[in-house]
Amino acid sequence: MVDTKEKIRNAALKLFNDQGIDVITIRHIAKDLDISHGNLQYHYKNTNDIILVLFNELNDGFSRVFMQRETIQHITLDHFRQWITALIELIWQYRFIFLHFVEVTRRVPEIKTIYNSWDKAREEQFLLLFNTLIKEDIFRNDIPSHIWKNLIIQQYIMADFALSHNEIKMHLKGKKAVQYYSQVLFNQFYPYLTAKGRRQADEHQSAN
Amino acid sequence: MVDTKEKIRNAALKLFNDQGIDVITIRHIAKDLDISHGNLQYHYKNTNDIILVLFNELNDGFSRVFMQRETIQHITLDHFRQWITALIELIWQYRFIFLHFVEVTRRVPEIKTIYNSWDKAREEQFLLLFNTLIKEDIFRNDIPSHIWKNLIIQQYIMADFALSHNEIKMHLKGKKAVQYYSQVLFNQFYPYLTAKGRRQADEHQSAN
DNA sequence: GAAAAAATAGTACATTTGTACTAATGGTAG
DNA sequence: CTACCATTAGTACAAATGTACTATTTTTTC
Repeated sequence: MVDTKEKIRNAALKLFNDQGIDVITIRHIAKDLDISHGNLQYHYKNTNDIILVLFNELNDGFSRVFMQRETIQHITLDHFRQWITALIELIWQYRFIFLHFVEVTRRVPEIKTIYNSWDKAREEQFLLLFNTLIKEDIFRNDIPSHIWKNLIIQQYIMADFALSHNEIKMHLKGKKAVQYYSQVLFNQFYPYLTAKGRRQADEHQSAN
Repeated sequence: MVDTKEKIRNAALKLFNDQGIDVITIRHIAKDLDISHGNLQYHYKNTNDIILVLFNELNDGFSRVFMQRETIQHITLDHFRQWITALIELIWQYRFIFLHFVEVTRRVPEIKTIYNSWDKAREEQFLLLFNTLIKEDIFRNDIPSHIWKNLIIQQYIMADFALSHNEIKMHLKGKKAVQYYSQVLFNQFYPYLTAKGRRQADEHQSAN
């Protein structure tokens, strides 16, 4: 009936998110679920296996969010903002990966490979998006291309490690964290806006 | 003659930087130094003690870099760039702290307290710097204050986690990493520059 | 309903780790 | 010289962990 594998993944996700990957073992997860660790081991050999599966779930989530954006034709700043929020929501859900990114990639090297395989596609998507917004006179047209590329790297770092910053400094939970860091990420684009773009951004600001 | 405590700190720093804090124990460090772990324990009770001491070293380094900047009167973009490089150099030296920031603060809670105690002072320093650069017509004067504050948060996240990004994506070592990420951090300010500021930035660019 | 496969519980053991402790050595102040 | 303190080496042990394995129960399949 109930999918044990799924129950294991859910329990592991919760424990990893709350306590980190270094302190949680197969035995902890088994205890949390009131099953034997022998049983858990039958489904997933060790925590690294679970981490990889959860990472792939995250991966699928990202694909969905990226797809979603592609279908929108006439993009507005508000679409863009909502899209950022969707990304941060997903990152919040699987936050243990980002809170322990270096450890995760050291313990499960495949994750690094998978993560880096997105790269080119994501960069192109971003550049396309920027170009669209430039054409719509929302983004400035006097920014050299190496700065746009820099902005993409900046976006990666900010998105991937925003919640680490939260963990150390802000200690926001759930929706509040998502809202706060979505805003931080969105605000990064402010100086790239044209007068028209700024008006659009301010409208939303005063609407809240 | 030779300070054993210092030798221990150096060995620990090297091992932490290379292999991470979760895999390195008192015994590993002792083995690396060819001393007994009983002896090492006499100097530092456990790895967390060493981590805290190393963090305080980093802290002193930051203080020095910040002081240094305060003494400069007429600030140019190039000073600013050099200052960023000095920060990233220091971060590189103690990179294990940033590569495992969340773990570090969970294992040694004092670190979180110390880190957050800088906050107000650093924010004021940044705002002062921005204002100076605005007055010198290098930074734009049409940016609202909440965006400047946002930029400070952005700077924290970018500086603290740039090397995590390197670890996962770029795999640059030493000077190359420092140079690359200093540039990334510096480029963040490009859209905040006035025409005069851009000219200054381009000069440096073409000088290289 | 019997045979086969899947799932679960539990045991066993080598290894690592944190921690406390004892013993030996070496330098040094009086 | 010797008594004292700092330093070093090494031992001991409980707890946790990764891993492999066996035995039992449950479910599925024909």
